[in-house]
Amino acid sequence: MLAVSPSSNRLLAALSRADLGLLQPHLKHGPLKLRQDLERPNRRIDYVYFPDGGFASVVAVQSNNTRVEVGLIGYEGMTGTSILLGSDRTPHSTYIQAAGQGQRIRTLKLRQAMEASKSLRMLLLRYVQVFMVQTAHTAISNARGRLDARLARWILMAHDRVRDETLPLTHEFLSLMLGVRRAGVTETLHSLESQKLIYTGTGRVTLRNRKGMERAAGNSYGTPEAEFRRLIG
Amino acid sequence: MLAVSPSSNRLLAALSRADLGLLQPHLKHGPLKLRQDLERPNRRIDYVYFPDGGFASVVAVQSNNTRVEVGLIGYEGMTGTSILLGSDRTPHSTYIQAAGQGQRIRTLKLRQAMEASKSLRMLLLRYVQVFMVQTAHTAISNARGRLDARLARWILMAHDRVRDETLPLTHEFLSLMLGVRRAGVTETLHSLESQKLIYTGTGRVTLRNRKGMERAAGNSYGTPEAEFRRLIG
DNA sequence: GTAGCACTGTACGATTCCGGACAACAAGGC
DNA sequence: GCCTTGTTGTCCGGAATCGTACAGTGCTAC
Repeated sequence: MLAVSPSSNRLLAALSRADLGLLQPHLKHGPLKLRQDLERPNRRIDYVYFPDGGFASVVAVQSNNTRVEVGLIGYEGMTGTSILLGSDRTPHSTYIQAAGQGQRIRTLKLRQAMEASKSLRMLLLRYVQVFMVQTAHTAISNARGRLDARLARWILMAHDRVRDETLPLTHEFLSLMLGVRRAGVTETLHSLESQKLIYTGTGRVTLRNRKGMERAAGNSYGTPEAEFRRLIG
Repeated sequence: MLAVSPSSNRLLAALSRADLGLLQPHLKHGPLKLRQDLERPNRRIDYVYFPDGGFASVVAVQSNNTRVEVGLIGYEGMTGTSILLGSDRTPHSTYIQAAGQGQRIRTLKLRQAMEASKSLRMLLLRYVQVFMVQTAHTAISNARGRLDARLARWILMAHDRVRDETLPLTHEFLSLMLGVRRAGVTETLHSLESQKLIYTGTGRVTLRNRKGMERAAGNSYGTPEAEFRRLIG
């Protein structure tokens, strides 16, 4: 058994030594591969993941198979919020969008640890609050934001989690995430590039001017991030 | 002290006798007036409400004051999900959209009851899961749905909660909820009316053909409702 | 080094929705 | 019954985005 050690996942890092000790024996570190499914719609969730690099997308699925991303989870968070809320499944889909690594734990073990420690439970539930705010702001952004602002917001959120200027993304994937045309993404990326906010290349987007990007995102970026700082640290 | 009695709020009704007994002494029944603020952005939440008629809207607010509804709460649910998640406030705004009545409880008392009973806690958290799915589907609907589908979805959700064919709503309010032009709402309502799905009149919309309305909503309606049935009953 | 394939650039008309304006109408207060 | 005020009906040009199509480009596997 390894010694209790902090993780680069910010939720795990925010845990008290005792709470981390509850989880530690059941955490297993491993790779998170591109496109790996972490949760499938309406199927039992077996593992909960705490990424420490890369990120996963939570995608809402309509019955006609229309898909749109509703949330993004990286080293600041965890998958499996429905587990925390007492459901063993969710109608959403969650999969890795940018490869990385992370800890995982069996849902049963997580549930046991949450019962054993109120402080652990409260921390994780505060993250659920953060995630709800993120989803809500995705909703407002989808309703009112122009494509350039939505795209800027998405790139900023991805950048926060990948912690690298270069994001490995195709226009096709961006269009799926935002629920818009692929061609629209291409055009809008050109627009952002001509404003010197990003560089683009095949299968990648490189952030060049973060401040400018935040300006381009308008008011669509920031509230969930502030909520994270307030509630987690 | 009144005897423990069931409520027409479905969450309260789903509680065990013992759990209801924990809340009952602190619940106070009263009117929920049109436009009454139940939660203000980033202000301490003092009371949590269990409506048994009418409904409240949860509205996400951007820093530039752009607003869009992200959720709708009636007799099937409760306000104050952030309280359940260990936060005493939220960046969102919650207020009554259709007047009614409901129970309210001080947040402190609710917290104490949740600590005292795991089953109570779990039931309320399952409702949070339902609400998250609702918000996620608002996001997908905002991203991909045409206005007629979004409007149909909204009217169906309001109808579910008001349990009356006639909804007291102005076009102006609908436009605020959906984040679109008021004139766009007028035109789209006419379209739904010409399809004999609704009647309209000043300050009201009457549902005429519910099945047809569900068809008009396309795939945007139903998933959160199914999640409610699965998790609450 | 080249074939294949995924990705990107660009074009087109069509459609949806916007922003703004203004007139007509309905309902409640006096 | 009239007036006021909020609500609805309608219009305009214009912007954003769609759906679709196809050609060009650049990686990768052989």
